[in-house]
Amino acid sequence: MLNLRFIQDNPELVIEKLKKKNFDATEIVSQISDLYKKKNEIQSQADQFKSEMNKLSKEIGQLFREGKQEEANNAKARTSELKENIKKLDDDFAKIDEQVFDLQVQLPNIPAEIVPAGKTPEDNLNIKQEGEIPELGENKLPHWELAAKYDLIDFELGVKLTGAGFPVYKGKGSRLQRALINFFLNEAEKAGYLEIQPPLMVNEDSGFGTGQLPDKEGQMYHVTEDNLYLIPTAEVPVTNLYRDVIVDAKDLPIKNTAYSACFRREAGSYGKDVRGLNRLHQFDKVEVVQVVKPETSYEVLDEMVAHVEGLVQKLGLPYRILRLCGGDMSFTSALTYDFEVYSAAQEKWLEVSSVSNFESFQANRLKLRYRDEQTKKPAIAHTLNGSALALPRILAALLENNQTAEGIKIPEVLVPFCGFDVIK
RNA sequence: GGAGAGAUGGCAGAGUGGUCGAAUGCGGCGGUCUUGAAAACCGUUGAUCUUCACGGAUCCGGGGGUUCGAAUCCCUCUCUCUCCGCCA
Repeated sequence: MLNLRFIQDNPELVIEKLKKKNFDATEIVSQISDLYKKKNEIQSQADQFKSEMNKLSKEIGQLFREGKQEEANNAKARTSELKENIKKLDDDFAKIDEQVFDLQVQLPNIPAEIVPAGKTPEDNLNIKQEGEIPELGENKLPHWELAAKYDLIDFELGVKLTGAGFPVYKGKGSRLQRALINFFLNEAEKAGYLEIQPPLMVNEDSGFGTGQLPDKEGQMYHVTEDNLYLIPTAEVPVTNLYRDVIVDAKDLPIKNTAYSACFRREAGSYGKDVRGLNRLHQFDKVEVVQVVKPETSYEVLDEMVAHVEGLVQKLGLPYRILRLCGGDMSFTSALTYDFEVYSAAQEKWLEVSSVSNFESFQANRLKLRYRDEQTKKPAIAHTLNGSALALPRILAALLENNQTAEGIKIPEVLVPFCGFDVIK
């Protein structure tokens, strides 16, 4: 959420910058501006009345204590008008405050200067591509067929138990999942991240803090009986650890990592691209989250991108890094880098990580602040996160790219974790 | 699931209608002392909105009510704890 004061002080800037996200903020910004002025007028008026009221109440108390009943009762008579005025102003204030808030949450985050203009994924900027794309020959199989051939994943069983998008991993498939999770967590710990095991369900406040709520509840599974949401990513509980917190500047940066199952309804997705592991309702992911001082957040973003790059390199997967264009970025992000790995049998790039700087957008919602060393005053922190990494598409690419006549070769870095170097 | 208790500042904990943004202790910060540190002593120490500033307003779990006046009384919701039951 953008800071109200900032919107008020820089209306033109906000409108101009949001154009890059293909968002016309003109109407909302002007409404906010009007309401904000009205809000302030009401507040200062109400504050005056309240001030008077407070003074009067004290006087009345004093008179009673002095036993001056009559004078006190006279004074009382004057309060009713004040009370009425205050009530009316408070009601108006609450109404306008709510209106402003409703408008405020509709504004997406301002994209960073270097975000490319554009509307669709085609407009994303390919900033790097590395790794060799394997030649698999005629007999190559897509991962869903490999999964069946080697009995690693049973998609039909998942349908029986739950529905499409809830695969059942078996044997070496299951072992491989576990190996990937451990590998990713270990790498994150080596990079200085503290491991967290968060709850898999969160309340509404948490959903709001990271930007899933309001308006995007359709993407999450909702446990209606208890009004809880299944997390779409560990970003939600982990970032919300710092909701309503003022951290010491000396404790920054905060670096957390978490493995979690992730649940996404993926409402609206259909047809192509959802085969096999490409798009699931439940999947596993290791996430990294940082809370940092504002002046360091872009440096930290680069650091996180480098971390994720190290992972795909160690797994030996061909990858590319995209700087997302304004139209493809999330509502909450200021700058996002996507990682895609090449899945050689499907012959397509699969997104496996998204690393973003949210600047103060989430922190504003979270009321996540740090105490500035100089001023000793609370200041809004910056938050970042990234997948490091999401498992299913990594697994898909590993299976497809490493298939040979002798079986599927396992990357060396995973062997200590899974205990085999080939799936036959 | 049943019964009871409770929610106050970073923490512990007092306050049960006015002088309470809130005692006290711990912690934090600054200082005195010290070669340095510890101890001791002194001082200081919440957030938000608003104002150029002085100042003003709001906040004692959330919402509503009573009252001239609410941390304190009433209603309601949420959450936490204890005991019992069930249970990985």
